[in-house]
Amino acid sequence: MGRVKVELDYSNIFESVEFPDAYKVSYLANAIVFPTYEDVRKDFGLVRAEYHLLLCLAHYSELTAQDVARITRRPRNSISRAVHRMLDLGFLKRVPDPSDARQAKLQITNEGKIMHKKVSEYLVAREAEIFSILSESERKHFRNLIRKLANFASTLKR
Amino acid sequence: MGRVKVELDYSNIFESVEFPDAYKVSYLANAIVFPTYEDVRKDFGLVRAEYHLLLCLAHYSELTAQDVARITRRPRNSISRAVHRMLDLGFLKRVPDPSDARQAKLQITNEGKIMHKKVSEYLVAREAEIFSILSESERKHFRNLIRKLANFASTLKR
DNA sequence: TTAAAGTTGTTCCAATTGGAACAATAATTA
DNA sequence: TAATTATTGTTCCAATTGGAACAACTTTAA
Repeated sequence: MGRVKVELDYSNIFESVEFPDAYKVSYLANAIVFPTYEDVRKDFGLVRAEYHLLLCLAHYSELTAQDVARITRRPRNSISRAVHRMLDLGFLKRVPDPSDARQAKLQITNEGKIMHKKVSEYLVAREAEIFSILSESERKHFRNLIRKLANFASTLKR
Repeated sequence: MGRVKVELDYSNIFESVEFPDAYKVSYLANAIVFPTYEDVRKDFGLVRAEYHLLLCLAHYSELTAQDVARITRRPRNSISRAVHRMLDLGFLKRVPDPSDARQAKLQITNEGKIMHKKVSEYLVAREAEIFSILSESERKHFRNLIRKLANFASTLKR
């Protein structure tokens, strides 16, 4: 009569935790968001702040480093480091702002756009995979609700 | 006629990004989840893995370090480090497992429970603040949808 | 029964990270 | 106008982080 290994149900805590909504958002971050950044690094050689730069500048034609820091809520020094690397890699270009000598305007290059396309295709596929668990209507609802939360979060002081 | 500083609308990207759902989940993680871990560290002196240990053992009476790694999806070495610190702090106790000498069962102490109560009260308040933007019915829907996503994520290979 | 493969917890190490302080410049106030 | 305050981008540094390798032990396969 051998010992029996009991397999724990690891998802109990989703329901019993004191802050179930925040916990699950956090869980998704740990289970999906971070591993995704990790994959982008492994597969495309870009760390988080670097890809954030690419993403932002693929969607806004001209931004300062500070703008990107605000959009993504990352620290300025991380962005600063990333800017230099992205300039070296030829994914960004930088032009001084004649109206404010402290800052410089950043733009994405064609090479940067190509890289952005590759990475974002990967991320689109990944998104599709994860959200495949929801029906179309559920997904629409979810998008609506998460939009409210994200917009609200964007108003919180940094 | 002075120059005018145009304030960028930083939330455009929420709609224009190629993976809007995943992006907003990721944004919430960066805007809320991480700063929260940071606050817990500053206010309670516990790093992420340490609080995860406390949380897990407040909800399961006995777990191995490996269990906690799986529940939280954190690397084992982070948990291992955290275990030692939590033992030193008196928040956990550890008893060898006679049926498997490789592992040890962890339990939360009374002191650990007190600490957990303090931290989780803080997190409950934080959750309430963030989700206050949703109506009761919206929040119920959101909880339902995020549960599906979290449960699905928990089935993904690690 | 022996050998091979897998698991647990740990240490080590290299890399990333973000806070703090700083110089340069701009905006605000006196 | 002069002095103070704020902002931008940067460098430096200390701390956290997770991957890789490892020893001890258990399970599976031969």
